[in-house]
Amino acid sequence: MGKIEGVSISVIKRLPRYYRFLGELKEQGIVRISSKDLSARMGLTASQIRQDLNCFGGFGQQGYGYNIESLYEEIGKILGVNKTRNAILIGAGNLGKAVALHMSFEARGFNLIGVFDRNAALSGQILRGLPIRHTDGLYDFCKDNSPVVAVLCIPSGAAKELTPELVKLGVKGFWNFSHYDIASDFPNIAVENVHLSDSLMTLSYKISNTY
Amino acid sequence: MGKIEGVSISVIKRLPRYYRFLGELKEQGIVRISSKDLSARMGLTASQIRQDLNCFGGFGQQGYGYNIESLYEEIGKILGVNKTRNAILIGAGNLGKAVALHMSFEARGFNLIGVFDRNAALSGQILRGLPIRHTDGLYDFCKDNSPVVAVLCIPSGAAKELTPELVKLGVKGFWNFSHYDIASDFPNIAVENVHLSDSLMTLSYKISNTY
DNA sequence: TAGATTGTTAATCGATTAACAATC
DNA sequence: TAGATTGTTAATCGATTAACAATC
Repeated sequence: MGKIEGVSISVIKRLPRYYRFLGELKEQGIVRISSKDLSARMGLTASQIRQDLNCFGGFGQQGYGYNIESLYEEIGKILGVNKTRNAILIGAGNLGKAVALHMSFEARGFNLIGVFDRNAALSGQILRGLPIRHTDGLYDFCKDNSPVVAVLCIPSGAAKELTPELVKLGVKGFWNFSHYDIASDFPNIAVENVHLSDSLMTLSYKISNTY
Repeated sequence: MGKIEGVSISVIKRLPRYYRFLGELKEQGIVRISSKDLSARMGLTASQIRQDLNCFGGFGQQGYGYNIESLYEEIGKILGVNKTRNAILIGAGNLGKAVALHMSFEARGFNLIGVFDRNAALSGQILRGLPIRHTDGLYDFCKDNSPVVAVLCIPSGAAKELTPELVKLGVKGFWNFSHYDIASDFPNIAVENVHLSDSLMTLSYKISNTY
C-alpha cells in the first residue's frame, strides 16, 4: 500500500542532481563522461554513481563511460519530465504566488491548470495567466479537469480538511508545503514535503555547531 | 574543516519535527509523554526517539517518560531558536518576497535586517518593513551590521559571484535556494539547501512509481 | 591488442531497531 | 513495592565504498 518499487529513496533523491549536472555538461557541449570524472565534479564517489545508475539500467559502456546526452535523456524519462500531469495550486498567499510564478512546472512534467484560494478577495486575480478561483469551486473544477497533482500552499488545518476531498477526486500526488502529515493518513498517495521552517531550524543548528 | 560535531545529520534533521510535535502537545496542555506514545503519533519507533534524544542528554525519567514542556525547551535550545542572528535576504523576486513575508524568522532565532536586489527598479520598495536595497550597498551594509546569515533567493550565477564576498564579510551560514553548490567551495560554512525543483522532480518520480 | 571503465559482487560503514538492565 | 519506561548496549538492516572480473 503506497509503497515505492525496488529503488531506494536515497537513490531517487540524487537523480534530480544528476539530471542537473548532466544538463550543464550537455550545454557545454561535452559528449561523454566517466563515473570518475562526474564523481569529482559532483563531490561523491564513482562507485556510488555507477551503483545509482545501475538501479535503472546499464547506461554506460566499458572503456568509454557514459554518453551525456543519452544519459540525460534516460534520467529525464525516469523522473518523468517528459510527462504532462495536470496540477492545481491551492493557496495563493505569498508562498503560493511565489511557487506559481517562480517554478518551471512544464520543464518538470507538470502543467498548472488551476489556482485556488479561500480568500474571496483574491478571486479573479490573474496569477501566471490563470484566474484565482474560490475554493468552493474546487469540486466542480476537479470533476471537469481531473488534476493528478495538488500543490498545497495553505496552513496545515486547511490542508487536513481539503486533502481527503482531493484524494477522493483523484489527486495522486501532493507537493506539500504545509505541516499536515498527508502520508500517515493516505499511505497510497505520493507526497513530497517541503518544510521550509524545518530547513531554517536545521540551518540554525548547523551555524551553532559548524567549526 | 567545516565539520559538524558528533551528532549525525539524520538525527539533526528530525529535531525540528520533534520540536513541532512537542509544541502541539504543549498547546494541548499535555504534560508528559512516553517515547512509545510519541512514536505512535509521529510514525517512528520508540527506540529511535530515545536514541535521538540521548545524543544530547538524558531528558527523560525512567517509569515516567518525558516532560513535554521541558523537552520542548531543550530541543529549542539545541536548535538555537532562542538565539538572535542577524540575517539578510538577497534577491527580492517572487521567491525572495514570499520567503520574506511568509517565514517566521524570529520564532526560529533569526532577525531579518536587510533585503537586497540587483534590480534597481525595486530599490526603496518596502518588504516586511524593510527597504529593498541595491546589491551595490551590500558591502557597506555588512561592514556596519555584520549579518551572520544570508538567504539566497537568486540564480546560481549571482550566488556564485556574491558568496565569496559575503563569506569575507563574515557570513557564517547560508539558506540557499539557488543551485550554486556553496558547500563544495566553502567547506567551513554552514549551508542548508532548499532545492524546490529537485523536490518537484522527486514528486514526479514518486507519482509514477507509487502503487 | 592494451588501456580504460563499466557492471556487479563483496566488504565496510553507519543508522535503525530490538533487547534489557537500571531506576524512577 | 510493582509497574513503567528510560538510557544504553547489542543485533539487524540498509546504504556506501572498495574491488575486480567482464568487456568495450
